Amino acid sequence: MENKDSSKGNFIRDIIDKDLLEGKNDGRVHTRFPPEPNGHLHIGHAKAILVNYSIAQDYNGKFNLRFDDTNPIKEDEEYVNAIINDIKWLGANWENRLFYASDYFDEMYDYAVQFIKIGKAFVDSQTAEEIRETRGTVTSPGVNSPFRDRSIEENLNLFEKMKNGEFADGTHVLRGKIDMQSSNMLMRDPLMYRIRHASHHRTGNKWCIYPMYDWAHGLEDSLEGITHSLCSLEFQAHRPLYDWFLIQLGVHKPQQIEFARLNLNYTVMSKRKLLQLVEEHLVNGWDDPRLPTLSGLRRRGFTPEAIQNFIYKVGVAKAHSIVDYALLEHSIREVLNKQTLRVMSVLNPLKVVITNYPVDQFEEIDAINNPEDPTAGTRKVPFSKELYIEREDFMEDPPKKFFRLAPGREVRFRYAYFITCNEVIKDKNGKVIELHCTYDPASKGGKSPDGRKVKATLHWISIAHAIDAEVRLYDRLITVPDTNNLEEGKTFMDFINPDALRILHNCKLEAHLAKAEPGYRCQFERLGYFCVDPDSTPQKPVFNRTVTLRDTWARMQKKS
RNA sequence: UGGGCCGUCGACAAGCGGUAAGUCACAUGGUUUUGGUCCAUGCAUUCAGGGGUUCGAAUCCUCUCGGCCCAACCA
Repeated sequence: MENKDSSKGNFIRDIIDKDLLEGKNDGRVHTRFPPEPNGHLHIGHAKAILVNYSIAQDYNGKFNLRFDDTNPIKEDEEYVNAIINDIKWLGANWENRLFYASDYFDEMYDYAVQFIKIGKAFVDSQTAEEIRETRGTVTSPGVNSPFRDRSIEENLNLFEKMKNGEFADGTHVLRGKIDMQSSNMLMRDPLMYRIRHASHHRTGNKWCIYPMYDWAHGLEDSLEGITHSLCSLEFQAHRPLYDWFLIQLGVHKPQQIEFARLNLNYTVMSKRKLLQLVEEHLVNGWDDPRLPTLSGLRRRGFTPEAIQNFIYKVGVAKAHSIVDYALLEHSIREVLNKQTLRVMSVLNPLKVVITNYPVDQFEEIDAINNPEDPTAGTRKVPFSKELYIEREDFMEDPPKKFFRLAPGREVRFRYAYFITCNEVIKDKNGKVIELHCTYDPASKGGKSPDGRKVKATLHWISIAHAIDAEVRLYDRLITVPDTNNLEEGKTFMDFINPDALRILHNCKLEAHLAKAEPGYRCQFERLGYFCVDPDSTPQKPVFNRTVTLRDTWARMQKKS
């Protein structure tokens, strides 16, 4: 992980430093990531995972993965496998500490019985509507349930019958007995158990009552010996309740600390929106490279290291924020620039004929694999009379700052020769279909023996030696920065970028790329970083563009 | 509106009473056989606003303004 430097301050580390100084928890640090297996992980989860994990690591502590599977009707095994897979890939290591809330159902039940016995919980037989109505509002107090003063014996008896399946869903709940007047809504006799005759993906039909979040979560943390329970801001109001339950029980009480979740502009992160995109087939599944899901980013070509670096750069604080997508792009370019081999690929081919080059001649040109890494060596690239260049690299009537090929202009073909454009061939419609050029044999290797300068170096590929490929170009999913702040009557669906995916066929690649395995990453010189998609085969290679290179020329064009 | 939390450069974010770090973005210049990379420089006299305490305040007190969260038998 970039920057083992744990000196980068954040308020959570300050708290932990202080705890350690005071000798709390016998000097232990133990964190956890507790996803509910009801959806797929996205870059926002990566923050939660990585702050918990990196803190455990930096303090020589432990990190647990725990599935918070307390609601069987929303959860599924499919999600647990996907989540495990994503977290492993991300690089967080829970060693042998993979747990499930459902592992603790027996203990939670026993604690609940104990809770009833100390008079802190009661069985409420009001309907859901009655409970809602008597809870009051944020500005007005609630009123006590008529069942609040049931005897301990009656509560014990009823709760056991709840467990034994003698009641229908919704007929009874177990509630903590706190204060219906509390200014904190969560303290108004919170629900601890509800009846749910539903099969659980791990416990099957053993249970028909399931614990609610507030009762379950603190106990899970406590049972696992978690010291610092790091979660997102929306749980701040839950903390008094989290503490209250554990204090009544007299068990180990971890410290809950909340931080702001990650938001990224020009995309969507909510479970609901992601699900809608997938279900309405606006994207091709959870691993669609347009999505900010971990599986999508992986398929797009992101590396775990880039995501780790990104999360590190984002930092941890309590202020709500929306991070600029450009920071994510920078993070992936930074690692790919160092690691990735360069290759010359032409996405949008324009034929070039070198008129003074012998018809059946070809030569092997030496090309550098990675200028950032001398140990990456060189390779041979075939050069011949007929080549392709990028259509965008030629303009018949170029504007002032256009340095590339134009009639009468000389440029360098990278690693090969200086080339001059002499003639432009067009079809009946006036579309340029071919360029006739000449080369300067003295400029072999792309050098100019006479000190002649050219303003551009173009990539190219020999027609006879190139392979065809499909290339998928990606752009931002959403056209506006923040879908949580839209004008009246609009939803995020109104701002989906139709050009977020552009598929190019007949792209021309260096032949050795046919053998590249899915997941292989490289740089197409001057175009960006690309990786081989799982759809790819040696007969029909498919590449995804992870991210473009920074492009000063494109920016200049956009401005004017 | 009751309660809780938050407001430091365009975006993140350090800062913890001693005179505004860093990163991204942006701009300019240099290097360059990728208009990439790299290098250099610039980019908050000011910390939501007002008042107060202090020799000294982004940091402490106070009021005001703005934003977010809480009224699922979700997590």
